[in-house]
Amino acid sequence: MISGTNDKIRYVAFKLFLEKGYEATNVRDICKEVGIKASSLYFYYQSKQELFFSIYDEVWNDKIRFLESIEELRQDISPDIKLITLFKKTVEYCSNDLAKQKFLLRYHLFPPQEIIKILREKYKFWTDKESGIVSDIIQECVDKKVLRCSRSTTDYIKDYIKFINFHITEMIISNIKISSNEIYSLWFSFWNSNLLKQ
Amino acid sequence: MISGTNDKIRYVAFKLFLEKGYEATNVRDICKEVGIKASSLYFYYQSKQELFFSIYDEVWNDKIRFLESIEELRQDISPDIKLITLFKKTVEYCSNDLAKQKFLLRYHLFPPQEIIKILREKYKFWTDKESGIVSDIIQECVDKKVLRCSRSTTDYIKDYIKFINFHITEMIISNIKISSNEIYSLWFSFWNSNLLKQ
DNA sequence: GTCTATAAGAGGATAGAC
DNA sequence: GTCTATCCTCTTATAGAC
Repeated sequence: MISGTNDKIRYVAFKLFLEKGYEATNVRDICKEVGIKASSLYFYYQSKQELFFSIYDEVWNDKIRFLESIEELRQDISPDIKLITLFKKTVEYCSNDLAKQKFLLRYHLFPPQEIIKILREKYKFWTDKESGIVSDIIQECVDKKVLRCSRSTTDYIKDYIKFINFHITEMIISNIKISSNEIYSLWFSFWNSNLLKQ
Repeated sequence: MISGTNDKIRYVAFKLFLEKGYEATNVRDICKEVGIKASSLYFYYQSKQELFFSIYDEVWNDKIRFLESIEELRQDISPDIKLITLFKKTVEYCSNDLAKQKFLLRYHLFPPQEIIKILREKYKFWTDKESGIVSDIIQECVDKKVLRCSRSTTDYIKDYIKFINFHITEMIISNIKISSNEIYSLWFSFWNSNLLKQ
């Protein structure tokens, strides 16, 4: 899977950006682990910052493409089933690669001042995409009166995304994966108390 | 409240260590905001590292001293009331100074490699103190058969602390304070489903 | 593509004057 | 206590050889 200098650079850089953080990770350390001299990295990337954002975008892109590729969401099934499917698949996806989610959490919670502006733009770009996916299903729920529209569609979307992120964060921090059984019990508790309440 | 050079140094350093992180915060920046030259800081602290740990310990010490000072925990009342009181008071304390809790979360989740060893020791020292406080009450619950001892005391302690930290983390990340009403509903849901389950 | 060499600057920390 | 001056190291990034 990891072949070629560029792949190695990206692999090592991701690891160090996650563990040590952007500022504390230096080009020499990355290159030392890759097995090249620091100057060689500049053949692949114009700067440390470009390398970072290339990785940051890839992590987000992988996640969004996964969400968009969930077949159930395009099938003609009840939209509330779509909501729980999206929750289940998201938790499973994140469980399989907690490091990537921890990476996203790190740079969301503690953005380096040096790159904070671009980071916020990119964060908005990607979370907007995420919202779009959720938005379509929630809208379907409202249209088909599965959700009774006592609250605004926007509120439903926010609550749903907050619910998912909350449990992903829990997994990252406690480093314990949520089991399939738990997914359903968490979902029904959320569905009953938050989405259906008047 | 903030008078004297040392207080100013600690105030500014805390702010920058929280926002920019340990590595990205440099002595010159701290001193510039304080209004002194970098060399003057070394009159108060031997190193940047010493300054950091002095602040880190103070944040923890304030929290532990607050927990130890809760009167209800020393009174002769039912131990399950003590548990909910400790939860309520902790949430209130953290609500009043989310920045300090975010500081602790930052260095727990993403410890700088340069100081990781000392950080882990100190973290263990302070969380052991925290466990001690909880431990006393849980033991009282088990002794008085308020908790039915279907699980080990250690498990009860872990679950209780995890429960509290989970909600503090939620407040930090969502930046929304938990209301008094919510505290009780969260508590009873936790009490019934986690502590009393067989 | 990868190297050596090096520029240009930022960082932690110290010496010693006042 | 606070300053100026300075040391030494680390860092990003570039120039140009191979």
